[in-house]
Amino acid sequence: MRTLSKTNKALSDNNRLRILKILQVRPLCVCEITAVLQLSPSTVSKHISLLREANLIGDRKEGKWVICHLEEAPNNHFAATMLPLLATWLENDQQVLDDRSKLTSINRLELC
Amino acid sequence: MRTLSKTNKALSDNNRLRILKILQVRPLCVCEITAVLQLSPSTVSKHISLLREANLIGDRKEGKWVICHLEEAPNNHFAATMLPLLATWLENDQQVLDDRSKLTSINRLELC
DNA sequence: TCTACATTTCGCCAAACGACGAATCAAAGG
DNA sequence: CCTTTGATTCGTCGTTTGGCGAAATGTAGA
Repeated sequence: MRTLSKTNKALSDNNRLRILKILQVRPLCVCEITAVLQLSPSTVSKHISLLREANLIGDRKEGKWVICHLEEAPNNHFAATMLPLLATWLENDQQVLDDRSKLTSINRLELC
Repeated sequence: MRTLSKTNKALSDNNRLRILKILQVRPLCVCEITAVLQLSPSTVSKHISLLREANLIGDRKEGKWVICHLEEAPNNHFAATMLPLLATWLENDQQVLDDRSKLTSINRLELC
């Protein structure tokens, strides 16, 4: 039960949902996510570690960057169910559209 | 997006999950729910109104009782997806089993 | 009308949350 | 080795949450 409530808590914050919805486009480093959300790096980092603990995202280190990606095979069975649902949800949400359009004009190399 | 985060927030608390899982057995009045959860009536009432706002439960008045039941056709599309999932989840959770067994020895007429 | 009882609302408290900036850690490149 | 830069951790602040008890509300029945 704690696992389920934890998963849902991770999905209960707007900014974390925004992160998941832009990660749907492509894997992103923390500073790209920060640039889209317009929050402080420390705040974004916190959100990311929460999403990671809920098994919703994973990350790999590439040089000095940490590249986050949606978890494709979560250990956590609730996360495994929710991720495909989330992929179909909010596709026409204005905030999601805005974030994604901002994403097209951003790239890791010139940004960071 | 706010609707989704609100739905998930409603599902992010253990005691609210417990309420939903016992309502799966049968509709219950607030005092029956209170008796199972062992929380104060005011606390339970708050949880219930939150679940109601998220369109996860409905209620009808019967005399002096308020009978709560799982919402069978939620307006909210996220709730409509989550309720059937929740029905299959946590079926073997110890807390859920305990709550449900407590439920068998409770009835509205002698309790309230 | 008065009483009893189920439920809700209100006011309060402690704990958790989401945000920030400053300090720290880690990896690349001079 | 030192600097730069991406990311995380830490300390703080204001808000929200989840809990309670007391008071208010509503309904049934005496």
